[in-house]
Amino acid sequence: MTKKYLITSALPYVNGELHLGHLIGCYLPSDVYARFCRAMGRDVLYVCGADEHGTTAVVGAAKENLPIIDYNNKYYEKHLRAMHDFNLSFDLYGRTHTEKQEKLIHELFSRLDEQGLIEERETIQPFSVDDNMFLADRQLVGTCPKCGFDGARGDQCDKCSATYEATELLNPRSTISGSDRIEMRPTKNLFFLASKMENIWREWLAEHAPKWSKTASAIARGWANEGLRDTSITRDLSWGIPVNKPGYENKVFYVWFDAPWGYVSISHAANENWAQWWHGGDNVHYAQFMGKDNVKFHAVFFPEQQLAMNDNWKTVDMLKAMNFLNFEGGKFSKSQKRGIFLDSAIEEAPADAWRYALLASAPETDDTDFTIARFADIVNKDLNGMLGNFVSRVCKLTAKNFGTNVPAAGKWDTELESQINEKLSELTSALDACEFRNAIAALRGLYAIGNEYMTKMEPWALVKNGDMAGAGDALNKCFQLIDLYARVSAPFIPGTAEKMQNVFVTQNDLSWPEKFVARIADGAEFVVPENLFNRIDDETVAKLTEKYTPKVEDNSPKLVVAEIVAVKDHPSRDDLHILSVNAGSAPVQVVCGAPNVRVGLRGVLAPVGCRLPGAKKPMAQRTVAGVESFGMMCSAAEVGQGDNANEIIELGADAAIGAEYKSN
RNA sequence: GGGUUAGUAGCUCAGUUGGUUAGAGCGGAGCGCUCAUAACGCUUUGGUCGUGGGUUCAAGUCCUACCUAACCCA
Repeated sequence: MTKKYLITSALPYVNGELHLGHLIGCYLPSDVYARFCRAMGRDVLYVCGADEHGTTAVVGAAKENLPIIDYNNKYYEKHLRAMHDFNLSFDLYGRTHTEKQEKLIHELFSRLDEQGLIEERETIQPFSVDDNMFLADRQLVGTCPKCGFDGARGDQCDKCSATYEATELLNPRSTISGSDRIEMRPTKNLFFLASKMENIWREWLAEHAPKWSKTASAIARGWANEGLRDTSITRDLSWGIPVNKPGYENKVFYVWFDAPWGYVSISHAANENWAQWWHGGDNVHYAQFMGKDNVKFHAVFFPEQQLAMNDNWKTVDMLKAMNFLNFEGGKFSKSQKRGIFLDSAIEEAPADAWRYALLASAPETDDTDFTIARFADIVNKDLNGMLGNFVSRVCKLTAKNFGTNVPAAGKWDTELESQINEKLSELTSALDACEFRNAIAALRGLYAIGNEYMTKMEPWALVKNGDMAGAGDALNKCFQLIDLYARVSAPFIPGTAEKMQNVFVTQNDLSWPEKFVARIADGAEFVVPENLFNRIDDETVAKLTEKYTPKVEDNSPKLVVAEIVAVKDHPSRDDLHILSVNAGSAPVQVVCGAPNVRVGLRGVLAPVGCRLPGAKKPMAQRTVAGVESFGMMCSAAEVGQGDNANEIIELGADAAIGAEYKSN
């Protein structure tokens, strides 16, 4: 029986804006692996899809004033287009708001219930009277009880990073309606008793995690040190999979009980024999691909549920977790206009160029910075120079001297053969191990051999010397290499592989080669192809870098060390003082309410235009109770250090006035 | 605040269980070739391995503290 391969790629939120980081984070590696497996003749089921549930969809739809279904359709179409543009070969790119998914989740829930692993518990949750619903943590904002920052979330302050219970938040408001009529009400939720699964899960983890990628097993090991916690798998939301239990009509299942099983329901939609993979035991190899932020769910939450079903579900064999890709020194950000999102990427360069360059830069061991300059280097050197140019020089030289039929082969070159086979076996094992950088290195090594061979054999010189048999033989070998390159490149750059395949009029398949063999017959007809790739010139690099990197990075004033040179009382407010502050140049006037102001104190001044950590807007010149203030003396909390929001920072007398103050 | 990971040549990264002169690709410099897309091949130049302690005959590799970054959790 052929071994079956189950391959899944993390399900993105339906409204997620997909960028190059997502592409290399899971879609591309999983696609390369799936294509490789298929080329090896393995029986592959490869699925992905959109996660349509959860609060992000609700909030997003409300923002665009669309019914959730329409909103999801809109973004789902965008995803489909991107997946198509980049040649991702899913058996199905599905979605989770389906009948199949609902039916499955209901069955699974009942199953858990039967196993005695579901318990009803009562908790106190914020309830918005005007919205007539319970609010999740991120749907609640208010004033931070620690630092007084207004705009803190239900469970955490973005400014001082303090955490607290939702009940402690001051002036709580709903992000949905803005209403401040929030009551703390008791509500019942269903808990999955994961703690009962702890031993089974630990045993499972010990057996499986060592085979995973380093990033994945390290994160999972961290979790093994803590116990498993019982988790609520229901939420007070109107959007999601409804809970199939009386008394829970107004609730839905938590996305992390819902989403991972989307792999199963999408498999079901993709292939009616889905169960052969999902219940196939040791005859199935299951590989999951995801970003590092998703490891917890795939190493803990999903498997503990699968094991709890006690129903022989196939659990992950290879958990491949990627780190994050940064762009030009920072995170991808739509709002900051940093980074290339998939819809624009495909307009700037062909899919295969992105695919190859990203795989060559895959963030496998740590976050990796990706730049346009690097992208151009890789495309120009590897794809254009080594691969594209090789195909071109071989075809053109042959056409000129022999016509468009592959010249006759002479003696088989065993040295060339062993060189190729060595790299080929490196490439095959790298792919089997899901090590993509290593795979690209080996692939590149194969491309290099062709060019080295040309230099060594000098067929153009042989032609000049009248040794047509010798030249023809060398070129014949090169055509065998082109055939090989088409096969080994196919998982990485499928479009280009097809072009290479099309060099030959009688086409061979693109199955994965075990060894370097001559498949191209003497006299086989070929066509000289168009150039496989185009060079990306320096001008384009500069243009693209500028286009996708935020303008004028951050030339706003920095926090500076400043000394208070004078303190006056505020004319109308007892709690405020008017300071004269020396930050190295002319003294500036600052209004300050801190109790510890005094002449001679050296502290931290945030000048006008300075961006404080967590602040949305730069520091503005303001009038405080009728007195102009040109900036602010900062407390520790205001610069993101600790929670003292009351007193301003006091530096020692050795702090250099006017020097930049580093807040972190 | 806790857990985990990472900090190695200008850039992006390798460096198995500690063991002789720390590797690769790109970039830079030089040479060769002219079949080819200003492409290809060869040679070469770059590093007190984040910082400070410590263990050891021996540390990029182990321990500890600190700094920086990222992810998850609280």
